[in-house]
Amino acid sequence: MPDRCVSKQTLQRLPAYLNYLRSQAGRAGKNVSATSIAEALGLNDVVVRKDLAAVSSKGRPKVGYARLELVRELESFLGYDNSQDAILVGAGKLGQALLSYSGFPQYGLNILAGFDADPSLAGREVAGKKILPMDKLPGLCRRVGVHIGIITVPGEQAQAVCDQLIDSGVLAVWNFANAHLRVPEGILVQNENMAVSLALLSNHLRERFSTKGGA
Amino acid sequence: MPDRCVSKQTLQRLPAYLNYLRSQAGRAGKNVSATSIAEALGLNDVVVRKDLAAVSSKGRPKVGYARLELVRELESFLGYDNSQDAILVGAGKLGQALLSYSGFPQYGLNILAGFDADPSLAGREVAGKKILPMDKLPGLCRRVGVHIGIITVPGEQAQAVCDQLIDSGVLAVWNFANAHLRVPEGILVQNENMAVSLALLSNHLRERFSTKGGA
DNA sequence: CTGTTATCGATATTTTTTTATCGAATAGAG
DNA sequence: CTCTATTCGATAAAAAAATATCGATAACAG
Repeated sequence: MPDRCVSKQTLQRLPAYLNYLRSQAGRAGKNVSATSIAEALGLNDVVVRKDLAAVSSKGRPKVGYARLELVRELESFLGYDNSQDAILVGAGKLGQALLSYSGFPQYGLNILAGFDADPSLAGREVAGKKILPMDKLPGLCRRVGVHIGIITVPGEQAQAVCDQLIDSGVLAVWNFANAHLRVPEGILVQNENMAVSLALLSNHLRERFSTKGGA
Repeated sequence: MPDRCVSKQTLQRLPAYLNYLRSQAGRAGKNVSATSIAEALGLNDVVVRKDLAAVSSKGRPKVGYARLELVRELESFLGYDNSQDAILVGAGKLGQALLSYSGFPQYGLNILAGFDADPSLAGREVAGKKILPMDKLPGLCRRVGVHIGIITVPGEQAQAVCDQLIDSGVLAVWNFANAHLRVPEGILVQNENMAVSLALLSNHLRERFSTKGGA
C-alpha cells in the first residue's frame, strides 16, 4: 500500500472505481487503463491516475493496470477483505432495515447486534441479530473489541448514545440521526444525513428553475 | 435570498445550522451569533458567517442574527417550506423503509408512490403509499410533474431505471444503488452510497491503528 | 456622552484540490 | 530493429475552499 494518507475526495471515489472494475469482470482484456476508467465514470483521467497511485504502484505505460490485481488492491485498501465488527443502537424502522441488510459483509462490516432503550424490544431478533438492552452495551463492546458504532436513534438521544459508545471504546461512529455530534479528538463521525442529500437535490432544482424559467 | 449559487460544502453545512438553531428553540436570547454556532458545531466562525451570508443579510454587529428569522430563511433556502413531489423505484427492503419514513415532509419531500418491476408487488400499499407497476411510471411523472426520482433497485438495474426516470421528466435523482449513473448534462445525481461512508470509516480506523500501533 | 467589547462583513493569505503539461516507458506495427 | 501511439507518473499551474486579519458598527457600561 503505497500511501496511507489519502484525501477524503479520493476516498470517496475509490469505491466507484472498484464498483466499475467489478462490473467489467466479464470483459475481454486483462488490463484496464486509468483513461478508460475516467471516461466510463465521467471523470478527469489525471484524477483517476492520482487516486489509483494511492492504492497501487503497478501501473505500466501503454498497458495500464491488471484488473484483477487492482480490484484486490482496492478491496484491501477499503478494508473489504478485513471485516470490522460493529454494533447498532436504535432498533426502530431504520435500525431494523440496516440490521436486515445483507450487503454489509461484502463491504467489510459485520453488525454483531442491535441495542435499544425500549425494554419491549429487548430479546427480539431481527434478521438473526439480537436486540439487547442498553446496559449490555459497554460489556459487549469491550469484550469483543468493537470499534464501530451505528446510531439510528432520534436526534435528541443521539449525543447521549454517542457518548456511551465512545466510553465503550468505539472509535468511529456512523451517524444516521439528524444531529450534530460532539466527539473527542481522534474519533470519527461519519454522518449519513438525509437532510444534507435533500438539500443538494432541492438546491439543484431551484437553480434549474431559476435559470431556465428566469429569462 | 442574497445568493443562489453556493458551494457544495456550504450547502452541506446549512442543514446542520438549521438543526442546531431548532434545537436551541427554548433558549433565552432572541438572537444568535455566528460565533456561538461555530463553537457549538466545532467549526470556524468565519466559515459559518460566510455560509450564513448566502442565506441571510440580516446579521448585525454585536447582536448577531434573529434566531427565528434565520431559521425561516434557512428553511426557505433549503426548500423545506416548498414540498417537492418524488417517486421511488424499487420496493425492496430499503425502498419500503424509505416509503414508510415519515420524516420526509418536514424536509420538503413528498413521495407520491413506489414502483417495482416485480408484478407481485404491484397493487400493494406500504405506509399508505401505492406500489405500482413500472409501465405506469412515465404517465404519473408527466401528469403530476415529478422532478425527483429515488432509486432503490439493485445496482445492475440502476442505470436502466435512471434512464427511464429521466425520459419521464425527472431532473434530480437520489441514488441508493451501488452503481455509477451516467446522466445527460443538467441532471443531478445525488449518491447515497453506503460503500463510500464505510470506506471513510474503515480508512479512519486503519489510520488510527497504523499510527497508534505503528511505533 | 465616551470608551469598550462583541460581532459582522470584506479582504488577504494559506491550504487543499483539481486540472493541465511534459517526459519516460513500453507494446505493437511496419 | 526502429518508429509510433498509448499510458503512466511527476511536476506545474489554476481553481476552490478554508482560515486569518482588519476595519466598521452597534450595544452597553460607566
